Amino acid sequence: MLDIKKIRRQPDWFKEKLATRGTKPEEIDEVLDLDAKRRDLLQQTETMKAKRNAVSKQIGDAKRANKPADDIIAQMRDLGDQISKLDEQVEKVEEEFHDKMSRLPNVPHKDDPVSLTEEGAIELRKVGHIRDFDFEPKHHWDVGENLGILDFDRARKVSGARFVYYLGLGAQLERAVYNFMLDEHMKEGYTEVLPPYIVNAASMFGTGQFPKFKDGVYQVNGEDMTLIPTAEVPLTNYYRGEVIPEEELPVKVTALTPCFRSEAGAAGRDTRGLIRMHQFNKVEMVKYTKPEDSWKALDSMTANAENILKKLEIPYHVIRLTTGDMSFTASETRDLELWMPAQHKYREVSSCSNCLDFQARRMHTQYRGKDGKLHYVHTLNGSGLACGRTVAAILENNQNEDGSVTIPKVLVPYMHGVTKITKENAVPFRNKH
RNA sequence: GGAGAGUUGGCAGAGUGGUAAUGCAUCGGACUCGAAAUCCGACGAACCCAUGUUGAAUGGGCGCGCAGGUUCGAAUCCUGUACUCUCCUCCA
Repeated sequence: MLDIKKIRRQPDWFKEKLATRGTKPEEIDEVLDLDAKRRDLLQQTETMKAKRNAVSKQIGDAKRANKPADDIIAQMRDLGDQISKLDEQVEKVEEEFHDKMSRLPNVPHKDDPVSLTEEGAIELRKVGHIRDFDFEPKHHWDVGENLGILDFDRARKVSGARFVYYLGLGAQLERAVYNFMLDEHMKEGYTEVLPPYIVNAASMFGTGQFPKFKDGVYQVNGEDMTLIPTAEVPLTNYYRGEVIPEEELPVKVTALTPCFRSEAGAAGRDTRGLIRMHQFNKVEMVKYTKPEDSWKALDSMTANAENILKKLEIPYHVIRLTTGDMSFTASETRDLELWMPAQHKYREVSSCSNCLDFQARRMHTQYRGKDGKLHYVHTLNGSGLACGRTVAAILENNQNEDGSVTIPKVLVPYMHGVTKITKENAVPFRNKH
């Protein structure tokens, strides 16, 4: 949520900034109109209420003194009616105002590449080297299905499209991946959290998914509950409505959770493989910081995500997203994209964002500074990393000509010493004869 | 799922229709070499509006879990609802 007082003061600056994200200038004008209307009505109703309070006091005094007050009470009845009519208008205007305000995206950082599409993203760095295959690398879904560790067909039968069964060493590989990630983040000072996977609408509002992006999520039928599309929601809402003790800042948390997304509007895209699922695991990082610390915190969070890919020896690059491609709440976003040799392109595996006070305003999350005053915290979130896509990248990058997959060195201890997934060791129940 | 009890300021805790006691904590001051104790004073979340300021406030609104209702007036009465606790039921 943006600060209406700032918008009032410099509407043109906001129009210009938000235009780079696809917000029409009229949307700002609407907000300002509603704000003016709201304040006008408030002044009227508050004047009346002040009068009512004063007269009510007189009535109270009269009653206590056993004096008649019927004539004043009759007058006040009329005033009461006027107030409630006015209050109805106020409520209506405020509701509309709030709705429009909560649909305005965050202001992009001044150095964000300006573009309404994803074209124009800046490549910040390229890391690791891309393997030269002396055979035609297979897609990860073929690698996985050939080994028997991924079963999309039966998932389709049991659940539907965009679901998968991992089996045997495939399931273990995913588990190794997220255990490794969590351990790495804990070394960096993040506290591990196991949050709820279902949250209420207030939480979805707090992190910015509601009201604008209701389509993307699974809603529990008839209830005020949503399956989390990312652990960002329960992690960031942890302190919703609270004042964080200053000495606790910065707070750094990490969590492995499944993420549920309806993928409405993505029909036909990435229909095969692990890239775009209705349910996937992700290790998320969330930080709460003081305003002056958030940009450094974004750097270190990005480094924490990169650390995982470096140690897994997966080639990747880091890009800075355009104004039009960033998530609604972000002021700056850096994506990590890992190399998928069969697709011959980079695919997103992490998104690290600084939301400044945008979410904190929605959630009313503050801290009391040394000046004794309350300040909004800054919130950051980043994937560290999406597990399914990481597994996909391992299957593609580490595949061998005979169809086996070499386990990255750092994961071998997590695989109980297994260094390679082969048809023979992949899924024990298939090899019993 | 059923029954009951509860939810008031940072904390504790009064208040059953007349507009939120009190204590602790906090902040300022006095006393003191200093501190504690004591005394005096201030302060009751956040938010919103107006005038003003840009680290100055002042006035008003709102405010007793939340949302409605009754009333001239609601912490107080009514309805719904969330959460907490206890018991029953169920369950991993």
